[in-house]
Amino acid sequence: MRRIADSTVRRLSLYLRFLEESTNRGLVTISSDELARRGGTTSAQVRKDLSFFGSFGKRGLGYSVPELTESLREILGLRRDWQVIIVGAGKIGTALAQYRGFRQRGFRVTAVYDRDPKKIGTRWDALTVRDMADIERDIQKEHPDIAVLTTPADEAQVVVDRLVSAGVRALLNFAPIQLQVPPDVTLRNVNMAMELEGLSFALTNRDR
Amino acid sequence: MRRIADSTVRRLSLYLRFLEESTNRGLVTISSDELARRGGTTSAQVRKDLSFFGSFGKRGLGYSVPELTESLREILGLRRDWQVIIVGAGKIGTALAQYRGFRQRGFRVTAVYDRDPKKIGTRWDALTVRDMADIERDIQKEHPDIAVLTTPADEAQVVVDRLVSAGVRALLNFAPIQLQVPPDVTLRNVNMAMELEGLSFALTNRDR
DNA sequence: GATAACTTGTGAATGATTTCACAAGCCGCC
DNA sequence: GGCGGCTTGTGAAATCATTCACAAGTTATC
Repeated sequence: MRRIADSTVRRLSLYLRFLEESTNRGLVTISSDELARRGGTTSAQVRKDLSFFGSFGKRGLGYSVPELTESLREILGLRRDWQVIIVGAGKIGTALAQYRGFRQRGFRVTAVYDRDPKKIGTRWDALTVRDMADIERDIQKEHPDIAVLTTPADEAQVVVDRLVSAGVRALLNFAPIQLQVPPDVTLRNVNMAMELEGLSFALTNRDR
Repeated sequence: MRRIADSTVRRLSLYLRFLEESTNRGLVTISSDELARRGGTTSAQVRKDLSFFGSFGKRGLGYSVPELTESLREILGLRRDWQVIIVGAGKIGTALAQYRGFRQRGFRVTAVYDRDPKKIGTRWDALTVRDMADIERDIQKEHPDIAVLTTPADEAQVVVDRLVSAGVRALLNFAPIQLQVPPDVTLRNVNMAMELEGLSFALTNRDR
C-alpha cells in the first residue's frame, strides 16, 4: 500500500463521524457529495480518499451507510479497543482522564501517572494516580498501546524517552514542545498555543 | 501578500518557541539550520517560510535572535493581548480556563460561559462562570477576539451561530464536530478523537 | 585587501495533494 | 430490455508545498 497522507486519515475520521450520525438518523445510503458537504471538502476528494483502500460504493446509488461505517472502522483500526495511559495528572491530564468520549470510541484509559507525591494515590472514578517511578515496570507488564503526554514542557522529552524505551509506540503530545522520537514511533501533537497563534495571525492579517 | 499556508503559520509558531528558548540560553544569533533541527524540518523550509514576510537574516551569520523573535511576534499578531472567552464549563473548558500558558502568551481569558444553572456563578481564580443566556449582550459590550468552544458536540453549531452573529470572528473548537462558519470567520479545530484515531491507524497499518 | 568558511534568499525542480472530467455501472420506469 | 438520471472510480491536469542548488553577501584571518 502506498503511503497514506495524514490529511487523508483525518478526513476518514470525519467521514466516520458523519456516517455514525447518518446511522442515527436512519439513512441507509449516502453519496460522496453529502459526505463532502458535511466535511467541508469535495465529492472528488471523498472518492479519492476511499479509493486508496478499495471500492466501497455502488455507481448510481452511493455508499451503504453500515457497510462504509464498518469499512472505515476496519481501516482506522477501530475494531478493537486500545489501551491508553495518561502521563501527567495536571489540569489537562485530569480532564482527559475523565473525558467519556475516549472510552466511547474504544480508547480505554487504564492508568494515569504523575511524579508529585501529593497526587499519587488520589482517585477519580476507577482510576488511581500512579507513581511515575513505576511506569517502565507497568508498561512492560501491561503493554499500553498509546500514551497521552500532559506533563510540563520541560519534562516532556525525558518522559518520552522513557516511554519509548519501555516499548510505547504511539504518543499524543499536549506539551507545547516539539518532541524527538525514533522513526518507528508515531507522534501526534496537540498544541493549543499554536492554534491560538494561528487565530491571532488570521485576525491580524485578515484583509491581505 | 500571497495567501500564507496554514502549515507555514504553524511552523512560525514553532520557530518563535525555539527563539524564546534560545534567548533564555543567551544565544545572540541562530542559523536556519539550527532552527530547522529543532522543528524537524529543513533549513530551506525555514528560509522559505520567512521569505514570505521579508528578509530577516544576515548572509554568513544567520538571524539575530532578538530581532527575529520580534519580527515573528509582529507577523503572528502577538504584540498585543487578545481577549478570549471560553464557552462550556465542562471538564475541558475548566482546565483551559485555568491553564497558565494562555495568559503567558498574551491570550487573556476574560469570561467563561455555561448554561447549566448549577455551574453559573461558581468561581475559579478571578473568573466567574456566566450565564450563556447573556453571551450576546456581553460580546457586544466587551468585544472578545477569540472564542474557545468546549460545549457538547450537539450544541456546538447552535452556539457558534450565536457567537458569530454577535460578532466573534475567530473560533477554537474542541467539540468533536465539523462546524460551519461564514468565510470571514476563522475556525481552528482540536479534535482529540481524530488524533487518537490517527494513532490507531498508524499502529494498525504500521508495516504496509 | 584577498581568501576561506559560512549562511542567506530565491528561482527552478521535484514531489504531494487536490480537482477535473468522464467512462462505466447501477436503478427505476416505461 | 432500453432509456434517463444518478453516482462511483480513476487517470490526467492543475495546484500547492517542499527541496535543491547556487549566486550573493558577511565575517574572520592573515
